[in-house]
Amino acid sequence: MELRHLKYFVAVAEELHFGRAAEKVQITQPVISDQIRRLEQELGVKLFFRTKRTVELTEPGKIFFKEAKQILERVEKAVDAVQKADRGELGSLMIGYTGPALYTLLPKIIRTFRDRYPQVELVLKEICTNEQVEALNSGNIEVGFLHPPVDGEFEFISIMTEKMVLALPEDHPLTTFTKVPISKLSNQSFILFPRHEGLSLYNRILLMCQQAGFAPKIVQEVTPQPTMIGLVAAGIGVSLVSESLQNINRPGVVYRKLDVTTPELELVAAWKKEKVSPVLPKFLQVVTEITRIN
Amino acid sequence: MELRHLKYFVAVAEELHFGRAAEKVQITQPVISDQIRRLEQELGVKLFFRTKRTVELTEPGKIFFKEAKQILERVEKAVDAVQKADRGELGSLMIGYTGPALYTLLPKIIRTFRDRYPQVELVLKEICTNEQVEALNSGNIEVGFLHPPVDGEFEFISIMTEKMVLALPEDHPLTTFTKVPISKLSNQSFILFPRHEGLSLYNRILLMCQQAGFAPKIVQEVTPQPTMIGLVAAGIGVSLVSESLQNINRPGVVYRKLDVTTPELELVAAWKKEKVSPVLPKFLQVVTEITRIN
DNA sequence: TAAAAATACTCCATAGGTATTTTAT
DNA sequence: ATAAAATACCTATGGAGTATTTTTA
Repeated sequence: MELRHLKYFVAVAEELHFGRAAEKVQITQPVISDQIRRLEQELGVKLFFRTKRTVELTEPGKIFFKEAKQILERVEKAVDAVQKADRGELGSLMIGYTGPALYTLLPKIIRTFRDRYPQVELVLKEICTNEQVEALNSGNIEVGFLHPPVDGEFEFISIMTEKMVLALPEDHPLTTFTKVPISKLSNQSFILFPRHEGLSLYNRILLMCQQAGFAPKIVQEVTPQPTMIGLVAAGIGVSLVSESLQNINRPGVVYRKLDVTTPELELVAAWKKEKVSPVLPKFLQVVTEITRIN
Repeated sequence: MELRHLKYFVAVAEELHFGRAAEKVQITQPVISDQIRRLEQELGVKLFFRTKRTVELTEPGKIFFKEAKQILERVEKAVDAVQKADRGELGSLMIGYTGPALYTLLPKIIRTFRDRYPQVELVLKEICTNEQVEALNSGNIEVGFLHPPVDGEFEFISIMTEKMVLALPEDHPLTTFTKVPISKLSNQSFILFPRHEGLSLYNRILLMCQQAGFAPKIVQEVTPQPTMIGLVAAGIGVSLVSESLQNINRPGVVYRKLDVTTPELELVAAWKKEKVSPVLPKFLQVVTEITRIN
């Protein structure tokens, strides 16, 4: 039995007339007669009562009619689905992102993509840069929002580059400076993110301090950033955070630039060039758009 | 696209190996290669990443895999259903019955059939003998439990023949007789069923009275029978009912035979011989069984 | 180098066409 | 008499087979 048989059978069942059914499915009447006969033979079931003048469904025929119609509908839906999937309009996409990415364009990108491709399921996972590299390599995620530099063969779209700013409790003496001299930080208690969460940036921050002639006194290593500035607000110490974090209005915390060039935190979308799913290019298209107009 | 393509595709998707897939569906490997190629071409979608050594589903391929498997399952179910329907094990049966049939073997027949063929839906309609004849002719019901004689070409199974008994209020003077002489009924008020509900029986009751030398004084024509004996219990009059009605224990009512031969009420299952659905023979089989053992 | 997919080709079953017959209304 | 299904017969597409080549892990 093939779909052809179902198609012809449904046509006859709908028309109750072999000639018109043949017309409907664009073949000739004897073919319909023959194919229905073969179908009945294979099923071992009489589907129609028929004389040379009248055609009528048998009871088993009525049952099969319902089933056959639904099957043909499902086939159409399947074809449609696979073609949509091929165009990247249906399916799923695993996305990795770091904590800081949340305070940038990422939410807007996600929202725009969701609106444009509602049949694509976006699976978002917050993981640090290093683990995203592994996930990209293993195929656990298809695209990552992470911070260079990274090892490996990836493609990139740069989303934005941010400077670091000093987060201070609002009653801290250093708030009097517009640009805080770095030397003033030598005796401050620092709240930073854990070293393994961003090895490169961590080292660059240490280097900056070193060049200013001191080693920072780190009293807490925590994540995510809202927790860091929470500790700042509580007076535990000062912190260096990405400037986009100022988007969150946190009472009790003020931000100041430093008088030296701070390490920069670049956010990129990264993916492996091989075996990209059809969804990915559509997603990257949105990434490019949103990045350019902002 | 034909079911064959789906079958081969599912085999390859499951095995991820053209050779083993070919073995699974009992054809040779080059055929699989060819058919998958044609399928991909027709859909316009690449379903597998493949080198000469490895086979892997693409994202659209994964979507199509799910769909194809479900479609093949549905096809199997459809074939099973139509064959069950052909054996009369699945489908529906419209059954007509008269009120009196309810107090006989009908409930047991229905229960037995339901237990044996749970996938057959029984549609029961209470309609009088005359209307059942029409319904059988028009195909509104396939089998009827009714009371002969009837006009038309039907097949019959006789379920039972019942005599009529006299229903009296428990405090009625005639209850003193074991067999009530028919002459004593000449001045009684009668409660009968409406004439059109059972023309033949009605006339035979009238004839019986006529032969005893009187015309019955009919004060109420009502249906169904429980209502009739309700009126008897209320002292409105006496009634003639089928003896199976004694199965319902109605306080305030007693039953007595007459001293003459009463009209008999035969209950039969009737159906048209042409275009019987496969369910009907199974049902009639149960009717025969239950009738014989009781 | 060996396993596995693709290619080349051959064959034949059957889908589908045309012409005609049969039959019920 | 006629509409409509069935039958008879023909053609050719393409499904399935065998043998071989190509490729990559």
